[in-house]
Formats: sequence, structure tokens, C-alpha cells
Amino acid sequence: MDVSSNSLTAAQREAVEHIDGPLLILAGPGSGKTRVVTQRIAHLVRQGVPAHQIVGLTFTNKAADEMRSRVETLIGPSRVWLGTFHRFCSRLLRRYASLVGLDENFTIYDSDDSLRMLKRTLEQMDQPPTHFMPEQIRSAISWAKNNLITPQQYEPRQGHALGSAVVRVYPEYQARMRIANAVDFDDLLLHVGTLLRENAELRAELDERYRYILVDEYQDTNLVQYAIARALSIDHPNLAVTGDPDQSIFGWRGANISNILDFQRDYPDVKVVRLEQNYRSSKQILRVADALIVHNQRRKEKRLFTENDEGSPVRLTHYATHREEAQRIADEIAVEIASGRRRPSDFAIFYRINALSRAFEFALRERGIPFQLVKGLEFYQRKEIKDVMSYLHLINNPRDDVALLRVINTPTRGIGKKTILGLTEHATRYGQTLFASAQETGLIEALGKRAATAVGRFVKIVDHLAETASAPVEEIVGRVLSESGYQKSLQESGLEEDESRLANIEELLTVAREFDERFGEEAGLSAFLEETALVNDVDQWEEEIDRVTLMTMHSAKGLEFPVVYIVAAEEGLLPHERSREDPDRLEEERRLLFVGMTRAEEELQLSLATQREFRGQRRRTVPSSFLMELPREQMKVVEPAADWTTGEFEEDEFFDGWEDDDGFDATDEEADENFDESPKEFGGDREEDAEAAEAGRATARQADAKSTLTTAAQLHESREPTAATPKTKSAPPVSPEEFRVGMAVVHPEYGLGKVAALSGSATQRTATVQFVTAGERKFRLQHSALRPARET
DNA sequence: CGTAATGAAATTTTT
DNA sequence: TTTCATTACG
Repeated sequence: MDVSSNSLTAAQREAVEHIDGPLLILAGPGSGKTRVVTQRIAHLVRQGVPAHQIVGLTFTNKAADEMRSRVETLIGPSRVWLGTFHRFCSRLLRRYASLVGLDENFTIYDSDDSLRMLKRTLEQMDQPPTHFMPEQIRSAISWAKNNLITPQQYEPRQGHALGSAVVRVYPEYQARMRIANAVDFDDLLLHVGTLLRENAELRAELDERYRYILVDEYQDTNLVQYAIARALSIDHPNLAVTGDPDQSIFGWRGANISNILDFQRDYPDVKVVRLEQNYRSSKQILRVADALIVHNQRRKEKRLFTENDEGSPVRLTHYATHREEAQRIADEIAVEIASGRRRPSDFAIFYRINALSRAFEFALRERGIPFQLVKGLEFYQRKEIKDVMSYLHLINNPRDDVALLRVINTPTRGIGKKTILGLTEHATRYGQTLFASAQETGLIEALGKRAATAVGRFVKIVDHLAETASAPVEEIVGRVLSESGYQKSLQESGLEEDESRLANIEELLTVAREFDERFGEEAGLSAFLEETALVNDVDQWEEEIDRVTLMTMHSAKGLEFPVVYIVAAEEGLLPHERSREDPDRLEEERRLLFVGMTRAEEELQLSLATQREFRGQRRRTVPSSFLMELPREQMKVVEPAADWTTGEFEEDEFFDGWEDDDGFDATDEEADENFDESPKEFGGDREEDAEAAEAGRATARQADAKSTLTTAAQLHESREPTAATPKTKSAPPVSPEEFRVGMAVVHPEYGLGKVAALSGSATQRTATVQFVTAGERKFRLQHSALRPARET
């Protein structure tokens, strides 16, 4: 994007020069939004607005940093507050902690910690067998919090079984969190949200203090965030939000797309500015992305345009295997780099789920191409790091039960299940924390002498460590490592695994040192803990480093790259299978792909593989239904090379099971193994199993008709329409009930298509199918040869 | 009480 | 494939 140019379009200028009153900036991808926002901040300050009255709320720290540095280049260092919602709330909450029953040194639990807390709660509530998995309850609680519903307000939907479990667990969980002086991510927002709602005085005070609020990525805010922004903009309604409904991709986290769609209703005299010109992508890319997104129903009409070059066509490449996909893409990248046309950092590879990164890591590494993997769970989630961090948390907040449980016997000090149970019961009986109980082991009869001594030793270690709590962070970490015996136990174990753990711990020491240097030693332990609690994966991504970027499409939001590869555009993966039933979520998946595509500046390739190995299992794939919504005639479509079978998978190995014409020999064990969509997965009784098995075999046989044919679509393309499989071998009927709108289907004559609509019932049940190449057709399901295009 | 081994299950996206 | 949990054994 052109940052240096001082020229602004009329629309941009309008937004930049707006000062008082609500402002809605509808900004398409690559429309120079960040530039507009930062210029507006600069403009506000230049117009005499005190910098400390301006607050910019972003989604990631990365975005905040970016804005800060841009504002700085415009007006120099200032006291404008820029950061994430969570950080902002955390800051407020530290100051007003006592109002919600917390101490200012509260701990922020990550999702792992809060799940542990929840599990403990469930265990100790001797719940009537709620066979709900803690995960489900956790997400129900999270949902409530995101919607500003406190434990007291929570009301289960009538007859909703999960709800009635939640209605009991939620208050108990919350109470325990308070005892532990801890909050989870959602609490940061919830507590501030309720404070503002219930404390008019405080609300007015803060509204006064933060007069100019700016919310970025507004389409991804949830109800609490909305409520917070709103509460701070009542007396001083200078709320400016930017966003793009088409880029709303966090609905599963409670984000409410209505927040942006209804903004004009909430603030009637809002000024609306639309930024529709794209400065990022080529015309070709933009056109394809637009063709995709128009398939969404719930959206604000928007036409994107660009004055950029036409560019090269968007590619849609069909590989034989996931391996080949990775290898070929890596090859391309290698060639471009070797020729000097591109640098590694020009490239990005996006996928739907992190689990898909491996093949690409491997292929890039093989070629010596530097890359950076932006992935969750990387550093702060590792066991050894969490262990050490838990000591720090315990020092900072002795009430932190989750931390205590984590380290009380790490390294092992002879404190086992029984001892912990004794401590827990004692703590529960007196409504106190585990650490408090640990300090008075003498009073606990259930504990033997040996256990009591062991616990006493642990308490002593923590107490001693706590004395140095005000030292520089690096020093504290160092002491933890030595005094807890953690480091020693790793060194002595001799396990290879522990070698790398030691290395990671070294890394943590470095992080601590850098923190000390960056914020000065007086910043202290609590600041360090807060800092590390609120980082996220994308924050670790470094723009300057010259490496190929590997990340999920979610992480890619807000970034841009000259060349983008979007991989694994396959049914069940790109529209993720968990979104298939719900049309809203399917639209969200489409937006996700849209976001991914619009990250590309010059070149974009979408790809899929016919065969993909996932969770250690080979699977045949079905092309993403989104691919059928793209203007293929404007794109460069590449099908697998004819000789692909000589590649990664040995043909014999893979096709063994259905090689001979007679079909399937039930006694052939190998065949069974190769038969991924085994009868079991279809469920049902034996007869159905047999049918399903036959269906699978039939599809497999079709695929094998010519060994280069691997999908129904290809099957269709290279075959006479009338040359359908012989009747005797065609797939058995499938229940009309199995069909769903949006489902990918196969027809022996028309090939691959997607169910556009369903009507009628029973024998009248009719499907309207949009075929890739054969147009739209209707079928009476009862008699048709239409079949779901399942992975085979 | 601690460790090791075995077996089973589970796998989206993230502040 | 990886991770988790349970169990058996020392």
C-alpha cells in the first residue's frame, strides 16, 4: 500500500477530517484503512484533541503496533492509547479490581488454565452425571460471557440439557475464579462490561476520560465489546469504527456481524464513509474474490474496484496428492527465489487448519527455503514453559490454584494424588486456596507425616522465591529454575526430550531479559505476566524477516503478500465440515476464503489435492464447493499431470483393493485397509453397511476406470455422457434424507455438482443440482442416480 | 508414590 | 499423527 503519498481520495479525506460524532468507515480489503485511521488520529491531535483522550482498540497487538508506529511518524511520540480490547480491559480492571472482588494482581488464565479450573470445578461439584464434556460447558460459559451474561443472569433455554448444567456450573466456576484471584480471557471483557453497565458514576468518568474511541475490525466485535465501546461513547459520542462485513470471520467466538450491519441504527446521525477502492490486489484477483463473495446472502452490497494492473490470472491447480501439492508449490517458490524475481518474504501459504502445515514445512525445509510458521501452541503453551510460568504466577498471586497444582509436584517431590486430594478437601471445607491449605498442613489430619513434610518443603520454596518478586524478571526466572529444582531435574534425566526443554527454557530466559530491557526493570513481574498472557500467534509473526509465511487464513487477516497460495480447497476442510449444516457458518467460511484471497497483491493460486493424508490416514477428497462459485473461465485451471501415479503413492498400493474387475474381495485384508470410507462410518445396521460398502466400491471403481481419473468431475470430462457405469455396478440407492443443500454430489452422467435446493418429501423429494459443467438440473431423488460425493 | 507402557480418543478458527 | 488417560508394575 502506498503510505508515502500524501494524496487522499475524497472518501478518505472525509474520514480523516471527521472529528466529532459517530463515524462508520466501511472499508473493503486493501482500501487503505489503516492509513486513514492513523491519519485521522494525527489529524485529531493536530486539531487540539489531547492525545490521552484518544483510544484505539484493535484486534491484535500487531495491528496496534503498526498503528502506533505510523502515528508516530506523523506526529511523533504521543499519549494516544493503542492496543487490543483485552489489553485495554485488563488495564482498566487492574485499577478497579476491587469493585468486582479481585485483587489488582489477578492472574489471566489462558484457555488451557481455565479448562483445568473448570474440570476441577466439575469434579468437586459431584455433578449428577452430566455427560457433557467440559469443552462444551466451557464454550457455553464463554458464549454467555461474550454476550454480557453474568452467572446470576444466566437462564438456560427451556429443555436445553446443556443449559441446565451450565446454570449450576457457571456460578461455581466463577466463584472459584474469584477465590483464585483469576480471570479468563472472556472475563476481562465481561467484568469491564458489567462495571460500566452497573456503575453509572464510573461509566461517566471513563466516558469523560476516553473521549475519542476508535474500534478497528468492528465486524468482529461481540456483544460485550460493543457494550464497552458504546458505554464509553454516550456523553461523548465520538465513536469511530472501521470494518468490513465481508471479512467477519470470528462468529464462532461470539462476534456479531450485526454490530456493524446495525451501526447506523444505533447511531442515527452517524457519518458513513465507504472505502471501496482497492490499492492492494490486481484486477484479476479482485474479480475472482468478488465473484466468490457475492454468493453470500447476509451482506451489505459493495462494489470493489481497483486501478491496479490487470495482473496474471488466478490459478486453480489440482494436484494428485497433498505431497505433490507441497512439493510443487515449494518448487515454484524455489525457482522464483533462485531467479531473483522474488524474495522469500513475498510468499505466503494459507490453509484452513494448522494441522495442514506439516507437508509445506517439510517441502520448504527440504529445499532450504527459509520460512516462518505462525502457529498457536508454539511457545507459551509448551509444558516446560507453562511449568516455569506457573511458578511465576504463583509468586505473583499465591491464590492461583491452577498454577499451584501444576507445579506442586513438578519436579517430583513426593506429593501425589492422595496428598493433593487432602489439600483440596481442606481448602474446599474452609473456602480457601490451596496455597493457604498448604501452609497449614499441620491442621490437616488426612495427611501423613511424610506428605506434610513434602508439602512444607514446597511452601518454603515458593515463599523464598516470593521474596525476590520485585527483582528483574530474568533474575526471578533464573531463581525459579534453580531453586525449584526444575532445571536440575531436566539436566539429570538424560532424556532427549528434556534436552529440548532445556533449550526452550533458555529461550524463556531470553524473553525475560528482553522484557527487562524493553520496559525497564521496574516494570516488574506482574507486567511481564500480563504481557505474556495477552500475546497471540500473529504477534509473533515478523514482517521484516525474509521468509516464506505459513499461516491459517484466520491469522492472515489484515496482512498482505505479493504471492499467495491457498491450499487444500477441499470439501470438509475449506468449508470446514463443522460448518456444513449451518448456512450462516457456511457463509462465514466463504468470507474466510475471501479474506485469504484478498491478501494477495500480484499472484494468487488456489489448490487442492485428490488425495490427502490427514491424521495419518489417506483420504480421497472432494473439491470445495466454493470452487464452483469461481469464474473458472477467467482463471487458469490446471489439472493433475497425467503421470502422477508414478509419484508419491504407489498405484498398486493404493488401488490394490479394487484392482480386479470383479470388484471387492471381502477376504482381502489389504483391500479392507485401503478402503477408507469403511462401512462403519456410515453407521446403521448390517444391511445398510453392506449397501454403503457397495456404494463406496462403486465410486472407487469409477475412479479406477482410467487410472488418471481421480474425481467425479474429471470422470465426467473425459467420458461419453452416455457411457454410464453398467446398471449392475451402479451405486445402490441412497436415502433421499441424506441430501442437504450445499452438499457436493455426483451424477454418473453429469458429473460433479452441488445441491442448490431441495423440495418435496418422500417419493416426491426433488433436488435441484448445479453441476460444474452441465448446468442446473432437477432430480426426483427416489429414482435418480444422484449420490453424495463422499470422500472415497 | 512414581514411572512406564499400553490403549484409546480426538482432533477449527483465537483474544 | 499426536495427545491423553488409565493401568499395571516397581
